[in-house]
Amino acid sequence: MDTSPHSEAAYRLMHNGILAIARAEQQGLRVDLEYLEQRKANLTSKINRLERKFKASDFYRHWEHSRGGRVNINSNAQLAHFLYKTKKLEVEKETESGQGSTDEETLRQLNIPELDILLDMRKLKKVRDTYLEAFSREQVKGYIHPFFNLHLVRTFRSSSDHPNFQNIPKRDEESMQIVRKALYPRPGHQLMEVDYSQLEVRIAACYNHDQQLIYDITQGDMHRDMAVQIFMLDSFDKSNPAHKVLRQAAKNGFVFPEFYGDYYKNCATYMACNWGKLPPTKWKPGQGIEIDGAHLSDHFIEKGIKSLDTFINHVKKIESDFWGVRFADYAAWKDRWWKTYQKYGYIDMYTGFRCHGVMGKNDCINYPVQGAAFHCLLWAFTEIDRISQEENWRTRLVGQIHDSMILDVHPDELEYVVKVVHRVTCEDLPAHWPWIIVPLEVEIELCPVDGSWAEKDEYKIK
DNA sequence: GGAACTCGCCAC
DNA sequence: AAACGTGGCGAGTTCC
Repeated sequence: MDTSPHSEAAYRLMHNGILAIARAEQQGLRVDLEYLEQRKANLTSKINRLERKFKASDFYRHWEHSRGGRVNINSNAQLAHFLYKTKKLEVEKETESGQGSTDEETLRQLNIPELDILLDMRKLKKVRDTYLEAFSREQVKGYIHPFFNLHLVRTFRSSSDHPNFQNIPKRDEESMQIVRKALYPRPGHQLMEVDYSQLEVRIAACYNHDQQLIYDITQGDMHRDMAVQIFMLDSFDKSNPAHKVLRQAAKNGFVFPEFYGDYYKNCATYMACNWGKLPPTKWKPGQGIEIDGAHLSDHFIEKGIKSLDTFINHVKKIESDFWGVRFADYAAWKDRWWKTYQKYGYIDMYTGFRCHGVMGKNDCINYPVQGAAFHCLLWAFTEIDRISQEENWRTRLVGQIHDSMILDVHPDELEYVVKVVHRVTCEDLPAHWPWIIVPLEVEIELCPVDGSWAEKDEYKIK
């Protein structure tokens, strides 16, 4: 696969975009050096404590004995050998190359308490070595200057490195807090993140013009609808925590994977086992997460779904309804797009980029959506950079994460900056590209003045 | 002693 | 028939 700017406008977007990004790279983000050193030391002592505890266990002694004393507890290859060859445990999951897996999910399922210690160590080491250590290594005079590459990604998204600013922990509360507490604005400033809501889904709708999808974006809630269908709910109560979990499961376990090209079997298994906490076999009463005073297995059994296999079958029917009825126009677009590629050997993005080379069907569907979505962000980023330069803002752009941008804001300029950012992202951009036929929205999060990036909070646009 | 590989895990 | 898209990076390991 090879993608290239195929029009003058596409070239200009890259040219102007790289200049705006270079300016953000030069600005950088402040890191708290004292915090970094303290936190790394603190994590090291926690890791050492866990290591001592692990090494005092019978499990470790057995492992050590089996290797004549030469154990590296960081080596998953050695661990896999010990678990699956020495102890002869059953391999539930294999890696790409056919080795027994030692990923978190697999180790948890083995129900060996010592492995939980190992997993706790893994998590702390990830935070210390991948994030905090990288910030220390890359900082110059207390500022990191992450790079944002426009020329490395197949889909013409961006990537980031030295350090990578686009994979900083967010979902895991503890990791998120530890890492983001290292990042600060300039003295007297505050960090702000402007995030396009559902950008890729909206751009997909611009390609396929599916009326149901457009309805869902503007007025509906497809994740709720799919949760009701998949989990056979009689009603949906958005204040019910269990219903919220099921909506999340439908969103991240079915809707998004289906949009990316996954299929019912993976989706069903992932939803039942990961979100529902059900075993991958026949289900008995009292299993799985709690829902409406009972357990998920009770609920499913009552509805006639008594095992993972029957659930997979159920999700199979939902998938054919999803693509055959609900999003039939979307599905027809996918077929047309694939046929076009097969006939001509390339496909064009709406932003003037051409994808050619060897592509599969999923690639033909995903690349133009992912690429054009990022181009929206890049256009807005470039425009905001231009305005900030012309008007001599003290506020500056400092980074970007595919569908969001990060600014280091001077509090006196906050309201004005929000106004300009909102206008550029939600009004100027759709005016610039007439193929954008759905409304665009942004969410804004703001940190306190002199507060760290861990203290982000929703900011209501006035 | 470095390049290239695997595995696991972080983000969108 | 096939079956999840895009990255970066650390640690271990293997190859040259």
